[in-house]
Amino acid sequence: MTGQNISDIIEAYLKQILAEQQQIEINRSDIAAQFNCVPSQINYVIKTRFNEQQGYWVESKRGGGGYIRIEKLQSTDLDEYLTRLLELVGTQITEQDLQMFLQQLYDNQLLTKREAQIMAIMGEHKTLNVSNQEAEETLRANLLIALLNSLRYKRS
Amino acid sequence: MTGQNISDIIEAYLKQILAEQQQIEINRSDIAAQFNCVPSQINYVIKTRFNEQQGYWVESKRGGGGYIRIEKLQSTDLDEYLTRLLELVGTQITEQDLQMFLQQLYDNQLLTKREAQIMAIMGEHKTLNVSNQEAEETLRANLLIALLNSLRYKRS
DNA sequence: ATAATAATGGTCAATGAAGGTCAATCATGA
DNA sequence: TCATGATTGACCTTCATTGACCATTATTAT
Repeated sequence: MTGQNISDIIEAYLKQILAEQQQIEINRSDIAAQFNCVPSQINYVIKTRFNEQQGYWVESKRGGGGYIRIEKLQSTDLDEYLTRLLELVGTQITEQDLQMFLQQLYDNQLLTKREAQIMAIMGEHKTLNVSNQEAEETLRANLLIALLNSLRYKRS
Repeated sequence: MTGQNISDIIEAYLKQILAEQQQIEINRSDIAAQFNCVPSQINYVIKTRFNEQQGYWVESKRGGGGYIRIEKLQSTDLDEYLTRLLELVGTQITEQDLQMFLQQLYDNQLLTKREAQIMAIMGEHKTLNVSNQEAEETLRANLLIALLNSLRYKRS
């Protein structure tokens, strides 16, 4: 894309490096200075162009010697399948629904038995322990969505 | 390695020794001199990177011939070990605390790398997505407690 | 023995060095 | 015009570094 705005240019710059490097560690203010913009614009670029949906994993540390690390994730061949499952989840699910999803994932060898068991326990009513049922089901959905997203990509 | 700050470097140095030795006894001012920092920075490193949540036990003695001894705890009896961790959790924990626990469980081969990663994602702020910070930390603690309990009873 | 002194390590609050958030504003294309 | 995305900056949170002052233990002088 023809980068007319700085965000596109920074995006292109980072992706060019990531095309060869798979992982990059930057100093926020250095990059900002290099592209003559405010530091928070780097956060904007990362949030809009390097999120998990787009196959990137970002970690950072504050304080002296701080950094922002962007890692390119490798998409699995089950990406499509998982995307389909993700669409099925919705914003709330019950404990039984979660069970079915986990069974699916286990059957398709995307989760080991133990992983599925752990996830089941995480989604149990007594584990979440929230008073409101709506909130509980939303939370359970969040957990499942996060799981599915994490399975879409492999960290190297 | 990412350590561009002295604390990370000292941490790496000590852990490298502990990888072979299980216990190390240092002289605070010597180490400080060796890494060109003030003595109290050693305390900082120990407090933030060698605490009990991370599987270390620290003892020290003042006065002439004083020392700081760092011991890497090994899990002898599993039940006892998990019980100890459970006591450390408390009712609320931060994301970094969770990281420490998971790292330790992985180090002690109670979780696979993937299991630890999944759990880390479950405990992320953006996964839980609750407005109230207290509630978030309580919830995170609930997840970890449920995990620890499941490890305790389900010995497969 | 006791008292001073030297040799350690411990604590804590101030400061510095990153990165994070959010809401206001600006720009652009449909 | 209006909706969406980009830009900016004030303010916040987290982590690291430093140093003044404190507490404990060992050694030495009386």
